[in-house]
Amino acid sequence: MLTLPFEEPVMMDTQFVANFPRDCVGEAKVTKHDPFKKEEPLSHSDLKAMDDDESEKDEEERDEGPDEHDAPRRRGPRKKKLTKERFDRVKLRRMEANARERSRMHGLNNALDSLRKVVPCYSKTQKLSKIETLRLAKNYIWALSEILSTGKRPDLLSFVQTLCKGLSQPTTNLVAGCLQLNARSFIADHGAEASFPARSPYEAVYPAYHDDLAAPGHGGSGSSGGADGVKPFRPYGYCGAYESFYESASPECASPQFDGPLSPPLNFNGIFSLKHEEPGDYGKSCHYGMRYCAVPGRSPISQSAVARASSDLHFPYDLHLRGQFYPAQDELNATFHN
DNA sequence: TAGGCCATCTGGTCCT
DNA sequence: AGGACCAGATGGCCTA
Repeated sequence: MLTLPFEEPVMMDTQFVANFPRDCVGEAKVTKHDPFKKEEPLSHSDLKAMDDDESEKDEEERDEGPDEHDAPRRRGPRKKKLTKERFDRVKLRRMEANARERSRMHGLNNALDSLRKVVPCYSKTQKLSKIETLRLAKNYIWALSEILSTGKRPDLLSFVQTLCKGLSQPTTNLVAGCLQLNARSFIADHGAEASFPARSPYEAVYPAYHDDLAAPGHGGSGSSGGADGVKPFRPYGYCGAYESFYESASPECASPQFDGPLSPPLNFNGIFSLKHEEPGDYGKSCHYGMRYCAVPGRSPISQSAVARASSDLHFPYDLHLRGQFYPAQDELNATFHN
């Protein structure tokens, strides 16, 4: 039983209004593929309008004078009467606001798409989810910071481990596939011995790093996985099994045999090519090594052209980190283009 | 079929 | 007053 007027704050709490079933007011269902049809619902406004109609009566009653035995009357400025033109105006404003909100979200999604293109593992057909994109980007930044601060070239395995921290299993597989590693080879629990540097550069710059964007179970510096099904990772380190080989040859030649669910290199899951870009299909796929070709305004760079182009291929990140400057561009190119 | 992801609508809040 | 931003709710789509 309602003991308070419907517009009492306690009842008209945001939650309450938002929870009010749209069906109750006969709202048409909204489908996302019909962007021009959905403006008609306006159920909440309609509801509000109806509510306002009620409140008009209420106000009319109030105008007649306070009723001693009623609950305390509503305070605050009196509502204007919802005339027809005012209703139309409110409706119009709501529609405009909806359009703006859609536009805003589209902009946000475009930005996310841009981010997807510059993090390792970009596929137009198998897009990373928003949250996975953000997590991967965070890991990527951290991994790059690690490289810059140490000036060392990481072994591929460790690099992938870093990238995949906190990512879901499918995304981990995807990234591993992009980097031509068998996810199992690094997902397997290696005892979680921390060979991480005691203090990562990221921690130095962003002490709260491990709290930000960390998925449940994102074990900061190598802690074991959490409850979200993300398996524990071997901590980041430079003493991986591939390092000796890495010093002498391209890691991709040393990738362990693919025995997992992933297809062999060059064609991950048959969805996109890892190593070959269709000349006229730039943007459809961009393998890990071609990451920087996605920099807007730059033309695609072929794998073979990387070496000669490295001098004018600007690394899109500031290489000057905490007072140190490393000749990291070539190093990074060598690392990422291998 | 449950769960994840997403687009959209909506009202509230803050700021200009 | 109006726009930007945000968070909650809802329903559709897809996949395991």
